[in-house]
Amino acid sequence: VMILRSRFLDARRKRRNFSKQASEILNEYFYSHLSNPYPSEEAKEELARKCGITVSQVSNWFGNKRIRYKKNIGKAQEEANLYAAKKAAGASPYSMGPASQGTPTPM
Amino acid sequence: MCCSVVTENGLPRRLRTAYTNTQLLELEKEFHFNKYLCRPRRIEIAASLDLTERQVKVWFQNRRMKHKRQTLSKSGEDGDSKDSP
DNA sequence: CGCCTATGATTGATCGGCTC
DNA sequence: CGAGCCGATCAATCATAGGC
Repeated sequence: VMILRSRFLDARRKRRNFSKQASEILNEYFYSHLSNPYPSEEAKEELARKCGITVSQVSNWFGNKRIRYKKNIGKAQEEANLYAAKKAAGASPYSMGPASQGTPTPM
Repeated sequence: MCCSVVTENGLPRRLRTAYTNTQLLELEKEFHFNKYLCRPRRIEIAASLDLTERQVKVWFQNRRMKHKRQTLSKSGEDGDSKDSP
C-alpha cells in the first residue's frame, strides 16, 4: 500500500491554511448553527466571498468540521461553542438575512 | 452487501476500498471514451478490473461529479484578479 | 531539525429525491 | 415498481503546514 499511491504525482494538496479571519467567519457560522450546520448553496456562496475562498472549499471545511466536531463532543468543543456564542452576542455577525447580503463590513 | 459493514461490535464500519493504479488507469481511460456506460460495457469492465458492477457505476458517477466541478471552476471564474499559469 | 498534531483535499460509498 | 443519475454528505485517508 506504500508503493502504489503516488497517483501519477497528483498536483494535489498543495494546501495553504485559510486566513485567521476566514476561520473565524466559518467557525462563527458553524457554532451559531450547531443544530443544523448545513449552509445552503447561497449561504456557502456568501461565506466563500467573505472568506475569500471557493464554494468548494467552504463545503470541504463544513464537511471536515462536522465530522471532526462529532468525533469530539465533550472536549474543547464545548468551549468553542461558548466562544462562538459570545462572539455572536458581542458582535453582530449575521444570523439571518440569507438574501440580504449587504456586507458593508468586510472587517 | 458490497462493503462489509463490519458490525464488529454493533458499529457499522464501511471500508473505503483503495483502488489500484491499474484499476484507476483503466477507469480513467474508459471515462475519457464515454462519460456514461451502458450495461454490457459496465459488466465487461467490472469483470476485467475485478470490481463489482456497483463499484464501477459509483466510480463513474463520482467521476462525472468531479469532472463537472473542474469544468465549473475553470470557466466559472471571470476576470478574477489572480495568476494565470 | 525531526516529530506530532491540526487541517485542507480527495475519494469510495451511501442517502434522498427525481426522471424515465 | 425499479434502475440509474444527480447533488450532498459521510468517513477514512493522504499530504502538508505549523507548533514545539
